[in-house]
Amino acid sequence: MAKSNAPITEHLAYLLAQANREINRQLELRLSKERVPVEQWRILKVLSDGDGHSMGELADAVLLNHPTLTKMIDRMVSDTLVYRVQDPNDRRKVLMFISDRGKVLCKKLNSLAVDQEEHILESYGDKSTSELKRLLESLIDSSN
Amino acid sequence: MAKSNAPITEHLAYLLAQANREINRQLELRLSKERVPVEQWRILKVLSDGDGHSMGELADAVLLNHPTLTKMIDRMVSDTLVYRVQDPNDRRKVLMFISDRGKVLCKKLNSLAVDQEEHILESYGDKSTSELKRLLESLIDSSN
DNA sequence: TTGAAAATATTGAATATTCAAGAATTGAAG
DNA sequence: CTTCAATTCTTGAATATTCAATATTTTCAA
Repeated sequence: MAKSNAPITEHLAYLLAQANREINRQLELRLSKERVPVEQWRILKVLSDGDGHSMGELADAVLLNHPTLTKMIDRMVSDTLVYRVQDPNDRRKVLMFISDRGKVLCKKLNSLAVDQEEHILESYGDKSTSELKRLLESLIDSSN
Repeated sequence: MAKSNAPITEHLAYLLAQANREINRQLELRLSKERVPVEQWRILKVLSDGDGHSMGELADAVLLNHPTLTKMIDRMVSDTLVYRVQDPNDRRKVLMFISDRGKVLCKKLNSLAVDQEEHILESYGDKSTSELKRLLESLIDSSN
């Protein structure tokens, strides 16, 4: 049974927040070389399959609230990294696509992100990393 | 070696963000019964040892930037959950203390948080939970 | 001892996020 | 068919967060 007087550092929610903050900070630092926030990298990465993705779908995938995504996409459209197309099958929807410029940037960002993953692999270990990923996936699954 | 064309869902940074978002959302939902944001629960919990904690120390412990913490503490002082005392040994510092009202609230919040931990234990399992905690701690350690 | 650098916390302006409401389109029941 | 509810996205106002600058105190070297 969980104890209500346990220090906060023993709560799963806290450990997740702490780890996330730290890893995210590191990633942020790398991506800042291209002046791109982590969320924009996620967006480019999801769109880099070349398909059109609706805003709702994207919001889920990149872990952003709907209005926040809208405004971030506005900026990215200004920067010509992505563009909007109205969905011909359902005109309530907007389909987002990545531009050529977006693709070029995404490649650079991917390699910065991979740098980080490898840095983690080195200091944290192959085994731990894949085990942690497995456990996180299963936690996420069990939360739906 | 990490692959740069791997889907975003395979990146550790993404899995952490996703899991954190989900677990945090659940916790938020419970704490909303007392209309308290997760960060305020963390603050109360850290202060509930009864000692005075400086703002810098607190900011680290509760995973908030310094100015964000200052403003959140302002609100909590208005709500008489905590109070400030100038550190007599180093007058640059401010020591934060929890009030009696804060303690009462903290108890209620703790039990809401424990509810969640137990819910996770049920659906995710004892073994996985403690293994995940262990791995997260060690990831955090290895990142310093 | 003095004066410059470092540490600590807060403030204000600039940005970003969120909540609630709105506009447009679709679905579906009567 | 028509109308009303549901879906999708955006907008605007209210909040919250962040960055850079400031004020205060301490540290420490000259």
